[in-house]
Amino acid sequence: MIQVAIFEDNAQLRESLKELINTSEGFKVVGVFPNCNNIVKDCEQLKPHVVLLDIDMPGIKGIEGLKNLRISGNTDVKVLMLTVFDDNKSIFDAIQYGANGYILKKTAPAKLLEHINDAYLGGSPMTSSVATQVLKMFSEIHNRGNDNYNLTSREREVLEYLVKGYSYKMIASDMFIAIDTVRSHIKKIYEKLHVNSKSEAVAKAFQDKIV
Amino acid sequence: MIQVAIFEDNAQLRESLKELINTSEGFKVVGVFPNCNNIVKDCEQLKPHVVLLDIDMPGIKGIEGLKNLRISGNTDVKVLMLTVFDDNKSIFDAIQYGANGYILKKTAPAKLLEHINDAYLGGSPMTSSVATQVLKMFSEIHNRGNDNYNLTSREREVLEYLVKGYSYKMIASDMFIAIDTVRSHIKKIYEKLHVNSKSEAVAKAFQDKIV
DNA sequence: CTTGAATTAACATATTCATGTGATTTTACA
DNA sequence: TGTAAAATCACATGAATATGTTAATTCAAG
Repeated sequence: MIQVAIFEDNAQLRESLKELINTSEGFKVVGVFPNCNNIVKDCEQLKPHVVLLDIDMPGIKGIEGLKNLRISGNTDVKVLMLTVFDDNKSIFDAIQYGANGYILKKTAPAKLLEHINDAYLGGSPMTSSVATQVLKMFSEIHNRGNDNYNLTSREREVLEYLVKGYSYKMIASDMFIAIDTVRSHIKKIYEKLHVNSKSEAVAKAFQDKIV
Repeated sequence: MIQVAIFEDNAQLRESLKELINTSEGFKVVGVFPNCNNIVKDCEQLKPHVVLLDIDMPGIKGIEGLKNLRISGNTDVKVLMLTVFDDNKSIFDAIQYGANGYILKKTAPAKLLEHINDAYLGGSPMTSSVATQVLKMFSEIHNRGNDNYNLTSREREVLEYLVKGYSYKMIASDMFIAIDTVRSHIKKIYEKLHVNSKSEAVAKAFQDKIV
C-alpha cells in the first residue's frame, strides 16, 4: 500500500486527486493540505511514501516546500512536483532540491498512478515534454562554446597559463619566451575576449568554456 | 501514420518489435536492419519518423550510429535508444549526441508504442530508472561544492565582484567601503582559498563553484 | 612573390595589486 | 558582560599588470 500526501491549493483538483488515489488498488491518501507551510511536520507525522506537491501555491511555494523538506533531512519521501507548465527555471530548481519527478497536471489519471508507483520504486517519472527540457539543459551545459574567439594556438596556450594562476614571469619561463612577448599575447587575448584584466579573462575562459 | 525504422542485431527481438509495431494502429515499420553500418543512408532513403536504435550492437555501436546520423545533418529523425542496462556512461553519451529518448528493452509493448509516439510528438520518453540517472548526473554537475572555505558573507560578496572583473577601486565604490577595506577582505579571501592572486581566486571560485 | 597574420621582442609609464603591520568599531554568542 | 570573530580603515612599499608604440622574423595562403 503506497501512502500518498497531497499538497495542492486548488480545492477541486485536490479533492479529485484524493478521490482518484483512494479509489485505486494499492494506493492510499494519508493527508491532504491546501498549502505546504508545515510540510516538514506534516511529513514527519504522516510518513507518506510519496508526496504530490503543486509547484504554484500561495504562501510557501512548492519549490520552497521541497527545499525545506530536504533541508530538514527528509530525503526519504519521494516528491512528485505537479505543474501546469513545463517551465525551464522551475524544472531546474526542482531538480536542484531533489525532486523525484516532475509531471504536468494534465497527466491522465492512469498515468498519474503509474508515475506515483514509479517514484515509489525509486524511478524518476517525468512527462516526456519535461524530459525534453531536462535533456536540452543537460546538453547545453556540456556543450562547450564553439566560439573560441579566434584565439591563436599560442594565445590559447597563454590563456591556459593565466587560468592556472601563473604570473607573466612564470609564463615566460615556462614557454621559453620573453616576458614582453607574453605581454603581447595577453594584449591580443584581451582584445579578442573584450576584457582588460587577467581575472576577467580567467572568468571568461571558464564561462565560455574556452579552457 | 508514424514510420519507424529498427536497428537491432538480435534477430528475435528485431522481428518481434517489427511485428508489434506493424500490427499497431497508426504505426508502420519502414525498415529493419541488423546493424547500423549504413544508418545515414538508410535513413535518407526510408525517411523514418522514429528510429529504434539498439545501443549494444556489433560493428558500429549504437552510439556511433547516432553520432554519424547527427553529424550527417539529420537532426530531424527522432532516435530512441534501446538498451538492456541503465548504464550511466551510455546515457550520457546518448544525450550528448542528441538522442530523443532512452528506454530499456524490457519495456512493455504498450509502453513502447507510447514512447514512440511521445518521441514523434517531440517529447523525450525515458524509462523512469533512466530518468533517475539523468537527474543524478544533472544535480551532480550543478551541485555547488559544499565547502565554501568558510568565507564570511562580506568576503563572498567581494569574491563575486572579483569574478565580475571589478578592480579594488570599483569594488570599494560599489560596496561603499574604503579601498583598504577591500584589500583586507581580499587578503582574508586569499588565505582561505590558499591562493595569492586575483585570477587564481577567480579560477578557484569557478572550479569549486563558490560563486 | 608578396601580403597578412602570427610570433617574437623591446621600452616606457601609469595603474593596480599583493603584502605587512597596525588600529577601531560592530556584531555574535557564551 | 566579556570575548572572539567580523568588518572597517590607514599607511607604506615593492611587485605585477595594463597600455601604448614600434619592429624584426617566420610562415602560410593567395
